Amino acid sequence: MIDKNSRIPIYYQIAEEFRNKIETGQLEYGDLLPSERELAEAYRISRMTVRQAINELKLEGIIVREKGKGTFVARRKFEQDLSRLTSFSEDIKQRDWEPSNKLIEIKIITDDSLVASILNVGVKDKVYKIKRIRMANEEPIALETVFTPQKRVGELNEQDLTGSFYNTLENKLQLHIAYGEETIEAAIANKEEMKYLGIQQGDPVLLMQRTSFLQNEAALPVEYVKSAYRSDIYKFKMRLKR
Amino acid sequence: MIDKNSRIPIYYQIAEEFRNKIETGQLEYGDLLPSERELAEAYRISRMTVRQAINELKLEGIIVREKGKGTFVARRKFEQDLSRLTSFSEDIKQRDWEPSNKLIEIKIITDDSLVASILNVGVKDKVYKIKRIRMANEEPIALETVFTPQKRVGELNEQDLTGSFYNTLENKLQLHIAYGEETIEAAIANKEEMKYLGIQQGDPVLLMQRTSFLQNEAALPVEYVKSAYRSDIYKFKMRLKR
DNA sequence: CAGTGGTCTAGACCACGGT
DNA sequence: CCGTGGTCTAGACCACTGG
Repeated sequence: MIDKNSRIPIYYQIAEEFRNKIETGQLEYGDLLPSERELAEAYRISRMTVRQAINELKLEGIIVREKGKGTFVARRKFEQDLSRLTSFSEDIKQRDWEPSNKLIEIKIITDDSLVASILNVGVKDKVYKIKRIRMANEEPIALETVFTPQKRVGELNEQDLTGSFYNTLENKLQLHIAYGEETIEAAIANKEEMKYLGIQQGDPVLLMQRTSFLQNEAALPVEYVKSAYRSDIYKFKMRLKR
Repeated sequence: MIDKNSRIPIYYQIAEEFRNKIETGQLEYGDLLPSERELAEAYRISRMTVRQAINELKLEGIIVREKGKGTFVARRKFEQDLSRLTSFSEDIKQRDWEPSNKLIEIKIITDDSLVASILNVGVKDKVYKIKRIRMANEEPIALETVFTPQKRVGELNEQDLTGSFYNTLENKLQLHIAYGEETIEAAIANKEEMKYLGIQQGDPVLLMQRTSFLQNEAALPVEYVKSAYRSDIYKFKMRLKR
């Protein structure tokens, strides 16, 4: 069903409808979709708007178009086409685990010169510091601290931190991320990591640091994350193109 | 210049024109492009056609659009400097260090069922096992063990292992790698790693495992590598696209 | 041949950014 | 306020696939 008066664009509503149909199995691999002209008539919209919807799905790789033949549901993508920037929640879901979180601390800090310089803000600017335990199937996996500048994300509340922070940024705040820079190193767990992750003294952890940059002219950093992952039950995985 | 009667679509001709301008430096990072309406008038085409051209460039990541402001040349093409599969030697050179190696062992093994299954060969097939200390500026960085099936790489000698193994594969053996799958985890150094890397008992190391696949129809694995990296002087770094 | 997706037009209204 | 990109319309002609 389409709501033409919604603030959500029509093409997006239609794309979403087909995403759902494919996800729920109402449409299966190889199925033929209605033609553009049929869809335009059915939804009583212009054919160009239909094309915009269908084009989104094509770019996502979930449908395939063939001139003169029609539009078909594509085979399942071979494991997300290469290594891409993903949030913790997205990553965990890809592994078929169930992500959850426990908020430990959210506060506003200033005068942290390292964080300010990484985020490219003034040392007196307000920066959210958010500490969470990130879990998969109720098991603690990582202790994560996010720094994000208030002047770029506005007011945050606890509700915004119940799931994927990328999801909040991209959908609620309409801040789109272009890319991220990550480093991964190994260390021995400190006391805080031992406590929250339920591991022993001397156990190794993976330390990941990431800075994510916005999709705009200046490519400003919008988050700086430091995470410590339990190494006994978590590995970083990637598929890299040569 | 645009040829409206060409078989090449107008939007493609316009996109190509801007690609060239950016590549040749006529347009630089941050430059503002003409607005859609200006371009439509200049080329005497419809605004929707201009949008199609500009949208191609946006998808390629070479321009950035901002509502109410305009269209700008993006700071970099992410296509090239995304995280790519690199050999140890290539990686070290990128960091402006000088790679070198010390060969510890090269032999042919059989009947290792784990290695055989990863490399997709029979358990009786001959597999090279090559153990090397990999160094940067004469400092040991990693202890690396490569497994590679003889039937895919042919005869190897010590000369082939003085530098980048990827270089040997791709240039001498003309075997081209399509992609690799990597995992990274943390562990406490074992005795062999302590000895060769010059680190202490209880020190953490980064364990990287990689399988590299050939650029052919079957996408056969050509190498399986296990490496232990000193974590005090080495981090994994990547830039990932969202 | 009829139907498909690919391209293109000449308009329109909207939300947003900056003046 | 004006100019920007984002969305949308109701048409049109083309090249291609298949019967």
